[in-house]
Parts: sequence; structure tokens; C-alpha cells
Amino acid sequence: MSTTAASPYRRTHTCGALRPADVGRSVLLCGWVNSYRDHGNLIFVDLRDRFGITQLVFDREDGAHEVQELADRLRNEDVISVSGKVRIRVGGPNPKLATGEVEVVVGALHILNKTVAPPFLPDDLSALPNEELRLTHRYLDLRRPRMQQILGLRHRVTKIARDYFDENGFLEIETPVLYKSTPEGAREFLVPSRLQPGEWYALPQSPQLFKQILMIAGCDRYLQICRCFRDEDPRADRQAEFSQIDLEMSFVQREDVMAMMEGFARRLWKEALGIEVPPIRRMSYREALETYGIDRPDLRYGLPIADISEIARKADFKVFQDALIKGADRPRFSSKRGVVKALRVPGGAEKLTRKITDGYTEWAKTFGAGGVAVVKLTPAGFETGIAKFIEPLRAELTAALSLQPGDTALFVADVYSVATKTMGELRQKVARDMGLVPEWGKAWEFLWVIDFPMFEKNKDTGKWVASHHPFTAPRHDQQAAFVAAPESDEDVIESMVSAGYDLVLNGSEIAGGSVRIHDPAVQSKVFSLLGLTPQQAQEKFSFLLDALKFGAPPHGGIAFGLDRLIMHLAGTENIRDVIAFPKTQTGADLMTHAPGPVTSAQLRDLHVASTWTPPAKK
RNA sequence: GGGGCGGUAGCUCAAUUGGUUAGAGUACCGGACUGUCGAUCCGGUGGUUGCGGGUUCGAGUCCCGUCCGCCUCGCCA
Repeated sequence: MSTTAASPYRRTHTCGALRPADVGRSVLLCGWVNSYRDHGNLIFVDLRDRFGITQLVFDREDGAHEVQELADRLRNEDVISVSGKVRIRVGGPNPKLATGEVEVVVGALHILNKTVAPPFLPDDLSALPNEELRLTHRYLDLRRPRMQQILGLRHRVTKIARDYFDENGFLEIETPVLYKSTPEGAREFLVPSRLQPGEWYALPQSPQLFKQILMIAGCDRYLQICRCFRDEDPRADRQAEFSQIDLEMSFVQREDVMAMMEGFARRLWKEALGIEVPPIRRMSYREALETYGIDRPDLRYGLPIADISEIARKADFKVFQDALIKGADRPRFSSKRGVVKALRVPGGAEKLTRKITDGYTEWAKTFGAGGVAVVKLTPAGFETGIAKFIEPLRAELTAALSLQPGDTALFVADVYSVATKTMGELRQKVARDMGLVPEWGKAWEFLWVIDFPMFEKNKDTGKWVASHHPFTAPRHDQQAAFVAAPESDEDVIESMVSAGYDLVLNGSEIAGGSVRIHDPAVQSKVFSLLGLTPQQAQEKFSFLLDALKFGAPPHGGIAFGLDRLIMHLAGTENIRDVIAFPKTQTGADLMTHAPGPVTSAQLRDLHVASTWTPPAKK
């Protein structure tokens, strides 16, 4: 490509810029051939870049012969530059395009990069190719306007975050990616040290301790848009490598952090979608679990869950009795205590067919429940399913559940933890089956969930684990009681409520945080309850315990899951849609082929030997 | 680690109960065409049905194994 005085790449406009006001101008555009319509002596080319599409016209009558010959060979996704004159479209406007009133009559054409036939065309009209192919040719996939829009949205969100928190006195500070292993919590990615044989770094699950240290360092308010790593199996909304909008504030209680975040959410929705977020309501963890069976309730529909254990106790029905006998001596919300949970489905008698409700039982087993009992209310009484067992209790149940003729009631009987979880999942499934979930953009149900328990018992080991993380403080009004609480008294420990908070949107957790412990005595007690000896605590977290002794301000913070946030704002169900270069279910990057092998010399440098031997072939 | 769904032309899909030479649209190649805009019209190339084994007179279709992708349970302080 010869470049004379004028570079053939020096654009005067983008492909989304030209308007009738530009008519008569000589312009130079660069971009990709989005489509071409070849009429022989008249050729139309839609030229595309990130900013839009502009129609080019090659006309043999008033164009040079060589240009026409060149244009005749143009194919989708060729990269070209053209110069020519803007004019009003001769064939009438195209209302689908922002530039649809004008066209560029091309005088000169440079083919900057001729493409081979691409495996798929990056348009939003045709059916998406399978995801494997999209990920393999990510550079093609990202050319699609929809993907460009999401990339742009993500950029705007992080910009708004930086602006908002800057205006509120936050300092953006980077923290290490090569960190130290803290094996509590998620499985970690490890990095061997070359300079210290046998020693390892870990990639951070979050910058949690660094941001606390920054508060102790007097930074007052910290922000970071940071990458976090958790080596766990992915889900539709979860990747091993993900991003957080992470922040921490000094001299605050939970109200201050929540207010700051609420302001951010309000600003985001306003600027990104033009939507006003009303004051965000709050709900205790206990209420969320009791009424919705989950700690992140989706409030876009009703379907509250009821505990009907006391009524069910009177039923001559073995499934109920067997469940209720379990842990009967345990306190009310003990995870081991048997309960019967019920869900009223208004109008379910007609919509929830036998086939659907039969499916619920199979599906409930994946959550460890025995099944789902079903009954329909007709004017004549209960019908189908377990009707004969509970008909004597019809009056009580109808009152307790506000049942109307035409409703279906679903029951799960099991120990509290299983029944609650199963019912919570069932509620969401029923909402989908009943068509109660609004389509994207129609409802934004924000919710703060607060008053989480400090600790939960691990069901396998029987040990206490921190519900949030070990640096979460007890709720403001419980600090003294916590320090005084005898470690051996399970009921007291289980009743301790933390100063944590989760921000939930439409049933998905988009942010979570807490006020942190800033008192070394409290921190030591937490470590002790978690089963760490003072020596172990010292080994793992000496830097934090030390720092807490050198003048630690009260502080708290929160982290927004950036990827999930973008999913909500973009209206996609798939986290890979909001990450430029995502990984597959098996942690592979199909474009770069990571992970891949390394040489034995590399391993030797790192003082590492692989124990992996490929399975023998035949 | 468990469960489910999928893999057929470059791409998106079809192929009856296991039965002829595996089809269509699109892309690609060639041709026609001066106002299209997902241009149109005519013609053409293109297939190890993911891979390996098995059952069968006969396998895209059934069985076993395996690879890849997706969803999910466990897991995700």
C-alpha cells in the first residue's frame, strides 16, 4: 500500500458520524466491509466500525475503472479505507442507520487487509454460531455490535465508579496480584517462587486484607477495580477469574457504607439506563431465609414460603411425621430440626400440570430433599397428590396459606436447611413455570440483606466457619456481648449477628461487604472460634494482627461483582458475554489455548516437578 | 467428583421406525444486473455425521468408551 502525502488511514470521520450537514464534504473513512450489494456497474458497500455503519457507493459512470475493479472484489470483513464525497442518498434514506440519510461516493479505495472467508459473520441478525467457535475466533465475535455495546457499557460503568468514588474522597490504589496463600475459603491458584525454592505465591481471592491495611495506613478511603481469582468450578454467572469494584472506608458503621453504595447504584442506573432507583429496602437474613428460602431473594414476584410445621404435625402423613421427628429438641432455626414448608401457587391448579409437578420431585432430589408433595384446592376440597392425608386440616391450611380454589400448594418436609434450600429453589422454578418473572428491564428489585450470622457450622467437619469472612465484625450493638460470649456455648455463638450486608438485585447478589474488626482482641476471638491457635493465627495473619495494634481506625467496605453487575445492566444471562476474553467451563481459553504445557527447563527454574502422567493409550 | 443437554457442509439447521446417492438457507466460487440497504436472478464447489469401538444385511439414527462445549449439584472464607 503506497502512502503518499496523505495517509490512507487518516480518517476524517468515523462510520457513525456523517449527517446531511456534511453533504459536499470530502471525507476519508476506514472500516470493515459489513455487507456489499453488487449491481454490476453500481456497487453498495456498508462500511462498519465501532461507531456505526456508512453506505459507500461505487458508480462506474462517475468512478475510475480501477476503483470499480477493486470494489468488485470486496467481500465481508475486508478492511478498507475510502475517500470520497458525501451526498444525500439518491435511493432514499435508510431509517435503520444513524447515517442513513447520506452516502459516500467513493473516489479512491485502499484494501488495507483482505480477509479470508471468516467462519462466521459478526452481525447481530443471523443466528449466533456455537460458543466454542465464538470463543476460538473471539476477535470476530467481539466485532458484533452487541458485543461492542457491552464492552462500551463496561467501560462506562468503571468510569462512573472512578468518578463517583473520586468525588467522595476515595483513592484508587493497586494491591499485589502475587500474594500469599490463605487456604480458608475458595481454592487458590498458586504460583511457584523461583527465588525462594519451595515457596509459593497465591493469586488473591480478593484484596481483603490489603484494603484493611490501607485503612490502617491512613488512606481513609480506598477504591480498586481489581481482578480476583477463585479456582472453583464455573457457572453461568461465575468465572474463576473475575473483577470487583472493591472499596473500603475508615471511621464508618454499616449505615455509612450502605448509604455510599446506594448512592453509587443510583448513579449507575441513572447514567447507564436512565432509571431512578428508589431507596433500597432491607431485610434480615432470617426473614429472607424464612420467607424466600434463600439469602438473596428475588422480589420481582411474590410467592412467599410458609412454615406449616405446627399444622403438619397433626396430619396422619408419614412423610411429614418422619421429617418433624428429626431434631425435635433443637432450637427453632436449627439447621437439623425437621420442618414442613409450604408454597401457595395462585392459579397453579390449571398451569402446573401433573407432568410439571412430577418433575419437581425429581428435581428436588438434587438438593437432597425427598420430594415435593402437591395438592390442589377446588371448591369441593383438596384434590390429587396428598389430598387424602391433609383434607382433615383443610380449614387450617387454607387459612395459613390464604388458599383460594384454583390454587396449588406445594410442600417440602425435611430438616430446616434442606427444606429451606429446596423450597427457595422451588419458589424460583415455580415463578418461571408460572410466567411470573418479568422480562429484562421491566423490574429492578434491589434489596439489602443484613444481620447475617457471624458463624455457621460446617456440616462435614462440625467446625465453625465465618459466614462472610473472618474479618467481619459483630454487629455494632453486639461487640461487647461477642467478646464476653463463652466459646463453648453453641447457642450463643450461633446467635451472634454480624455487621455484614449484601446488596441483592432481582435475586442475584451483586455486592457484599461488612464492617471489619479493628480490635485485635475481637479478631483473636474470631480466629480462636474458627479453630486457629494463636500460633497459627500469627503465622497466617501476623501482619494484620500487628497492624491492628498500631492504631487501626474503625473501617468497613464492600465489593461489587463487576461482571454480574454488567450482566444485569446489559440484560444477558451469561458471564462470558461481559468478559472480553472469557474461559470455558474447563478453564480453557479457546483462542490462546491456555492453559498449555511448559518446558522442563521452566519447571526446573521454579523448583517444581509435575506428578501428572497422561493416561496410557491402549 | 455427580446429573442433564448438545456436536451433521465454513456457519445455522433438517434428515420419518435403523433403510436409496445425507438435504435446505447462508457463506464461498463463477455469471447477469445502475439505487440497493439481510439486494435480486442463474449456475457451481463444498460432508471421515467430533473421535474410537460394538450391534446389525444395513447406523447420522441403537449400545459402550472418549474428547469438546453448555447448563446444573457439590464447591465458591
